[in-house]
Amino acid sequence: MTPEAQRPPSIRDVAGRAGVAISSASAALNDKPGVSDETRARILSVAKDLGYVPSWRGRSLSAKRAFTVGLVVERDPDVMGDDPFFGAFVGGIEESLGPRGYALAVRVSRDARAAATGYRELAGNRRVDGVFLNELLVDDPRPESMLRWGMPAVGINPGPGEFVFPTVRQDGTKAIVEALRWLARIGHRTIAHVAGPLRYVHAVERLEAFRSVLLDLGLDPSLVTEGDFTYQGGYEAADRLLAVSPRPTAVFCANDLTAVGVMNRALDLGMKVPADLSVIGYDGIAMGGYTRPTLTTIKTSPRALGRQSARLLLDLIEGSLPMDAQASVPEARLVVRSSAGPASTI
Amino acid sequence: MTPEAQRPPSIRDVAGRAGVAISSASAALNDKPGVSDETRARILSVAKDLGYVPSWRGRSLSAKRAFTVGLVVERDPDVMGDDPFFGAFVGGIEESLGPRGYALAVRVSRDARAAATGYRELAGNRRVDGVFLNELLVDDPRPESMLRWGMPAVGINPGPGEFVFPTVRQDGTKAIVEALRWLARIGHRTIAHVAGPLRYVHAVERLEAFRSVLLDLGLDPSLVTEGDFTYQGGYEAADRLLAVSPRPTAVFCANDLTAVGVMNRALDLGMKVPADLSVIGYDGIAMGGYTRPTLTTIKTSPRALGRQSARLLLDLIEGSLPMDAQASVPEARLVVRSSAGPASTI
DNA sequence: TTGAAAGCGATACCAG
DNA sequence: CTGGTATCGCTTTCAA
Repeated sequence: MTPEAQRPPSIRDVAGRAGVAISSASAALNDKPGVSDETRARILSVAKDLGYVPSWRGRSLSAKRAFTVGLVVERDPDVMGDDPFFGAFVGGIEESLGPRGYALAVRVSRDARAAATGYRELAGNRRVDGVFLNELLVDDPRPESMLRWGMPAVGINPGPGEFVFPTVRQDGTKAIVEALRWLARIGHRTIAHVAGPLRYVHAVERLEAFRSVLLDLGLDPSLVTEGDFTYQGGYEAADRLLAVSPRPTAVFCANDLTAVGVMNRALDLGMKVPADLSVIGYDGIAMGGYTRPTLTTIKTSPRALGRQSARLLLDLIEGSLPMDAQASVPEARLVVRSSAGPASTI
Repeated sequence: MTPEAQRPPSIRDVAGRAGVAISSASAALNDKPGVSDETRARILSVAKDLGYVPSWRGRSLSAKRAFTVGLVVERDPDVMGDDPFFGAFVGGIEESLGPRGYALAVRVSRDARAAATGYRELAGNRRVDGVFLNELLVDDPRPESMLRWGMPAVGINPGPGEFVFPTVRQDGTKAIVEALRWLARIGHRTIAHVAGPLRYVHAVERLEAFRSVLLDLGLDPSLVTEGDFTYQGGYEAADRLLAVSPRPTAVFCANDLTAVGVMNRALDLGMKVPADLSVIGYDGIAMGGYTRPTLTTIKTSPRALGRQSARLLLDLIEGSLPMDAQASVPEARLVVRSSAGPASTI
């Protein structure tokens, strides 16, 4: 890859060819005052002739900024493909990043230890100017450590209460309330929940919402089993739930993948969905519209979440945002499809 | 974000505290010869005390290397989430990148024009040291322009024939042959194909494979309609195919999403799958195992493809790989599930 | 073995 | 308005 590797023109080349000082070239190129119109025009034209593109490395060193933000995803590379959140979230981030000249550095780590290393590298290196804190854990050490490193960050759905960095939230509680109340209204009395791993704040939030609504409705809120946000986890959770008596007639799942797993297990056991078992998911992934029956779910907006959080992060980096800023995207909505409905035996 | 923003220790701080020259510190830190063991030990210990992490910006400028590679994804941010290839591919890339100290910069562009801009920025800027060329088009301009820019690249499944950069391929032809021959063997005589947009080489390759096998089998290879690799595209393609006479009894689709669309349309029309229509997809996405009936498909390995192509790209960047290098990952395999089988009326 | 100094490419300050 | 120069943090000669 070296044959005709002539290095790209630098600002010196431009200045030289235009017969001006480097500083003038810099000012002209950056639309800064202090250069006569005529000189500016000449510099610009030379730059164009040469095909000059400012080196991001030089700029970066000088500006003490990487013009890059980091996203660390803690997930086994093997299941990365099954995660629709990732792509949509990245898509949203890019919408904000691109126009402002920033790039996104992605790091995939298979476990918490590797993820910590990932953050440390990105932050210690100053390879990025800020990071996204996503899928937060209860007592997550990352926010504190980013603060200690002096690394700007934004928290995505950090749960209720204070957070040391700006946050972006999408409330899903109201939609959960609506979904569960609806289930009760159409006759369900035994409603179960397949939670996500309770080390995640979003898993806890959904569980809390479930409990509080059921209590409110005078129903038993204790029919809960912990899944792992995967299809397989849902499939297996279904077996546990369907073994209890009285058997639940409806299940609210912490995410869609789990819900599809539950639904398929029920179907595989010869049950009818929703007649024998109603299933409701959470996320609103496209797949929910492709399964049969189609999945009733609570639809979130990963893309908007990405877009907003990137906006906040850049504002924070550039100093125009207080640390306690809070943003939110429109609440998650209940999307009624066909996996939930009245129980056959009321 | 500025209160106690003391800048992180630089190599000068380390050298100063250790009472040595910067160059000695550099040598010690990089495991280079020219420093006595004793001095080295002292430097290392000071570096540790100070929590020194080499600045990636300085290193980058000096080394004339960004230690970053770029992936440009041409896709509407809205459907990024539906694309399981992206996540898995990125996961694979990271497996090779991380250990070698490189990062991945991702750029999402909604159309070809934006994607071209994306490449130009990454390349012109020298923000990245190399790029992945994925989802190649027939007569794709990107390889040539990367060559012109002197930007290392690798082509992922660039189709048959020469390619100006190293390539990584996963052959799927044999599996397609096997799948179609199997359909014929179990009695299908009218087999259709829902192609991908034919501007993509991989769409053309799959179509060519389809045609050649059907010709070989003495069947009519002309029952082809063009989809767009989406679920909706498949759903609509099904309507077109089911209107022709004689009606096909089996459909091979260019990807899984399309196949699920075709299958669902058939089910929605009250047909039985596979009794009335057999459906075979391509990709092997997890969802194929979640639909009912489960999807028979040809399973590819996006993660392995990512891992291999990143390996090649880094080798190319670091100069240890010829431009005509070719790598491949194990061929795609036919995965028989339940969406395809003997036709009910033979 | 060690240290001094020259880049890398850009920005920013300060004289002229 | 313009040009020179220091600076960012590191690597890499090149002398001592």
